[in-house]
Amino acid sequence: MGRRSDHSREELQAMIIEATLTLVRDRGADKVTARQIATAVGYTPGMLYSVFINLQDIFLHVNEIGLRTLHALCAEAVSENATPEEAIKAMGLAYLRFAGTHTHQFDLMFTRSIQQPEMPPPGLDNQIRTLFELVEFQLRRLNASATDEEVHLGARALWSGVHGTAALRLSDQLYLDAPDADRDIVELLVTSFVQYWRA
Amino acid sequence: MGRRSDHSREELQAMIIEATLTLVRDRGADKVTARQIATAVGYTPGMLYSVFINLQDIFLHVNEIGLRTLHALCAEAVSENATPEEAIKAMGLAYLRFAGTHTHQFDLMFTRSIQQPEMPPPGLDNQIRTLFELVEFQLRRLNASATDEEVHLGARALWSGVHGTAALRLSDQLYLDAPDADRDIVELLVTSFVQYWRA
DNA sequence: CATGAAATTGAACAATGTTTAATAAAAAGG
DNA sequence: CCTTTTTATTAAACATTGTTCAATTTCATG
Repeated sequence: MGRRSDHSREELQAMIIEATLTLVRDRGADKVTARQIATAVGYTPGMLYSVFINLQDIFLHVNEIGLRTLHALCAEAVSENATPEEAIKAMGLAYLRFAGTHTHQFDLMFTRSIQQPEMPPPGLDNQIRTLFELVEFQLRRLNASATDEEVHLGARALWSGVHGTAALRLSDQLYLDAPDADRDIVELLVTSFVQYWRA
Repeated sequence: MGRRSDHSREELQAMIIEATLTLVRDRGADKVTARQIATAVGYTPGMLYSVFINLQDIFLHVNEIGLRTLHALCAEAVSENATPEEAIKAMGLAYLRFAGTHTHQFDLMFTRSIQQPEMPPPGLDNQIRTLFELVEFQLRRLNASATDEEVHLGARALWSGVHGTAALRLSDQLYLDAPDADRDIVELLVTSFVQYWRA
């Protein structure tokens, strides 16, 4: 059969990404196949390649969504009149919570083998940067006399800790006594860094 | 052809792991195929399955080596008469250096999709624990009045930071100005935490 | 109504991990 | 030293994978 034209190109693109997202959420990215995605949207595998370059390209677009929601969750986590320290803690815990609830998605976003794509979807980098900026903003509030470079570095140090906690916990490599001790780790990390940052 | 018996079972196991290790080092784990390993050791792919359960099993044994060298490098990095802070810094930088030089190996060890193996090779867990113990030892030296639980948590907080830095840097998600600013991050992380830990 | 363009398919391709019956060689037994 | 048994290894097959592309069917246009 030829053209069905039930859907425009953009609709198809959205459907594919949406379908892939739910498949990833259910079974994890490495169990998601092109044929699964195709049947999920009611087409044949070949069609996918008229909309995307390849599977990796689709996953990249799925990650774009993941980063958006992760950013939103972190931003929402800080309450109106929170101190900078509270804000950073809240964001760190939100990050951790996302990793715990959207396990497979987080896995696809971060703990996947390293191979830079030919043409990364625009705005993917900037979105990660935006995440850092949330922390940078609070660090500035906390210490107005810090230089740009100090803020830049501080945010990355702090966030490396949060990310590392989430990543190691996800792969069960933290060897914690209590099951939710990862939250304690993030709080400890933030407390100690903020105390240093103030001085 | 039937039995060649050029090599004992243990020899074969060692050869396979060794061959896989160099293949991983060269091209990265996801580009290593069963047939490549087989030809590297001068056999056919089927033979691998009389020694190991499957490919993942082989990779797990490769990781055992990786963890051993990583541990060794961290342990060696602390000089004889170093202060605890210097020691931790040195270990953190060694960790970072390993991630940079043994990129694909580090990738296989940590930033790989999460799926617990049926039968993890014995001693793999304990080896990660041993890495933490290196840090715990220094934290104890630094503050003798800390409880076991505090030391446990502190070491994990500190190491999450180091690991997170290495992991994010490897996937180019730190967005650093200077190429070796990751070292600065680790130093900042250690300095700030140690200062908090002392008090 | 016919012609063209375009979307979608279906079937193929090469490569993957893994299984298994056949086979070659060594070991054991007489 | 020949025969038998055991065992290591292979060769070939299998099901799936991502990806490509000529063929086909449908829509839009003249």
